[in-house]
Amino acid sequence: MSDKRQSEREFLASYDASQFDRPSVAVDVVILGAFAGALHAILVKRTEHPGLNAWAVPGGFVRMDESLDAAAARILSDKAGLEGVFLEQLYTFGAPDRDPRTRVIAVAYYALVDEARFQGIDTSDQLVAAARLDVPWPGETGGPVQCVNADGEPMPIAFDHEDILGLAVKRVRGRLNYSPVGFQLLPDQFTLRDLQEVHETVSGVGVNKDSFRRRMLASGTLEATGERQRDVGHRPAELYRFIRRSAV
Amino acid sequence: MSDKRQSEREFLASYDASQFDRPSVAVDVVILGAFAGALHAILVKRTEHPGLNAWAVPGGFVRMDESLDAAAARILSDKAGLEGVFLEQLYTFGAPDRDPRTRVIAVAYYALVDEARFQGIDTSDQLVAAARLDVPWPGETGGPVQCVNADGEPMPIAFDHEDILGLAVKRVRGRLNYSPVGFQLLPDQFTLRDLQEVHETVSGVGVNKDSFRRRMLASGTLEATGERQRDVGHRPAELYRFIRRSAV
DNA sequence: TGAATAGTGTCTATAAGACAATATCCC
DNA sequence: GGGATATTGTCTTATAGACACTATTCA
Repeated sequence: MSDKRQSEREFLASYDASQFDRPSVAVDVVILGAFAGALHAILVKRTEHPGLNAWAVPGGFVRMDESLDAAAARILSDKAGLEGVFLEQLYTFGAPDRDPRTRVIAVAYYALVDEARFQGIDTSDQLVAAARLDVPWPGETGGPVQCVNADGEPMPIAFDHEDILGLAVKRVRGRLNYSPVGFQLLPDQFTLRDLQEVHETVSGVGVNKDSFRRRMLASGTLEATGERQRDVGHRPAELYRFIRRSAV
Repeated sequence: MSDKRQSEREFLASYDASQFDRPSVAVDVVILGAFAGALHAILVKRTEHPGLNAWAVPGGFVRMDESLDAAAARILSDKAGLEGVFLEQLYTFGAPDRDPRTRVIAVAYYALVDEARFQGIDTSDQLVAAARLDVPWPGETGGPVQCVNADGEPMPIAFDHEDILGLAVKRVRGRLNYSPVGFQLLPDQFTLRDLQEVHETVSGVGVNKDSFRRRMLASGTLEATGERQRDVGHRPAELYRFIRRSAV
């Protein structure tokens, strides 16, 4: 044991950082959009073993000098070209055999983006694709989710990424109840119906229209812009904007 | 790039697991109890630099062949002698400079135990102590919490562990609203008043007694045992028990 | 004018807060 | 009996769901 009276400086200089085996640490980012009646996620095709040709959540190894949040933001930018979107840590997956190569601990994040940004992600090289999520459980039960491509065909998922996607869905559903998460999935201006559709898409169940309107308007997080929809073939709805809660 | 046509077996055999620098991964476990009108946590005294003589959340490095959950259970058993208690992952802390020795990513867990088990933890060697948590923010605002010892004196906290403790408090407060978390902090049998006191201790605010009783009895998670308190100096209250929800 | 959806008003059912009255134990 | 808390019942208020009705736009 070291001499307790030595200074902290001396101790740090003599510390042997390599004395333990260390796992690899990866950061995976679930990029979620809510539109067309379903949740969607961005997946990347694996071009290497293990799981060659299966689809995975975008990720990468954390660098020694960057925080986990910074690693997630870097992956979001590099793999999807997204900046400044909602990004939050989800869960850390650490089963010893989740990656057959070596011990990899994955810190999962999830990002929420509006439809325009989601659809704007470059998928032209066939190695990045949007997947529609098929959630086989109600409410916040939890569990893996299935992914289908634009043609409705199931997509094979690599590693434990079905579980990561499932947990992201569970988390977003949970946040709906007490947090203005819907705004992250919408553009700056939106109608109350847009907001309701996002809530229904995320939760998977329909809500009462009148009650939803009242609740949202009473929440104090919405602000009418004074503008209205255009060219909609029916009475145009008022456009609203999210107010950042200044007082917490 | 590797030849995509090689088999997965061949690829795994040739994979070089040591090609990247890897951070150390630790698991820290916040052990929480709710009694005497405050939340309490178990802390251990640091006997090494950095943070010599400061107090830290019990933790240890994850082994290469154990899951994160297993590492947390091992730490809970080794440091506090606790088995079979509620244990859940909290958050992963990964700031590059959170430990001055080397890059250490900490996967934080929190455990909830009833008062008898909490008080039963061996603190006789002066290296383990119970801390009363002083939460300086309302509701689920979040932020660091202060720790005071049995004599009411502030305890210096090592690393970013004030933040870990603060996040554990925030998480437990959040779970109160939609999850039977109070039961984890109580023994098998308890009165409605016991349950109310735990809720008030965790949340930091008083609740309406009548409404609380009705809500709990209507929740379907409580079962009357038919037994009553003994030797209490007033009308004894009925004892209840938690029913595990069989149907989800 | 008609189709379609936006937005308002009202009634009812449910849950929460407040408060009073009664019950039951130990001393 | 007195002190203390448990338990029940009722009234009031706030919110959610249901439904009817009016408003506004484009084709």
